[in-house]
Amino acid sequence: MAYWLMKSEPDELSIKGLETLGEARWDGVRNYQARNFLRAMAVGDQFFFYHSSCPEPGIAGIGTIVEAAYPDPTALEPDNHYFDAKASPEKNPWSAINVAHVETFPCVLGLGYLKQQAALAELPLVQKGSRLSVMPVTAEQWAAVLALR
DNA sequence: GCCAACGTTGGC
DNA sequence: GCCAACGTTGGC
Repeated sequence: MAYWLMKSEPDELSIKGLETLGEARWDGVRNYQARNFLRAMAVGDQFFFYHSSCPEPGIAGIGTIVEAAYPDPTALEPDNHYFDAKASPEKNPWSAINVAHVETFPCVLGLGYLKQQAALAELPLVQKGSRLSVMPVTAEQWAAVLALR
């Protein structure tokens, strides 16, 4: 089993929203590096749910992958925010996965707090200029974050 | 709203 | 293949 971190704007989907839904499609990833990580995910993998572009950016909980990567339908919907004119049913470069809620942390682990953790120094999330929205997390980093809950 | 940093586009 | 211009991300 592998560990990941994925960013979501809480206005679109928050950890509470996922908790309410139980399961959700994770779509709209439009970056090749992030997409490649999506495709590397296996059912049963777990991920930290990070809230971005919001008043309190940080890790808000844990989710798990319940369906591995498949073509992202939002790329084919003209009215969708994530529509991609270059995608077609035959050739859709983008991927989506299905996820389920696992745990909502009592408090959000803020970005500033995460940056103070020596054990997380190698995590792309805390590195200057990093905009990657889907990234791998090592077992050591995973344990270090769990200890902060 | 600002702006640093990054990714993508497109002319050459 | 280079690189300038542009668009996007995302914290503050």
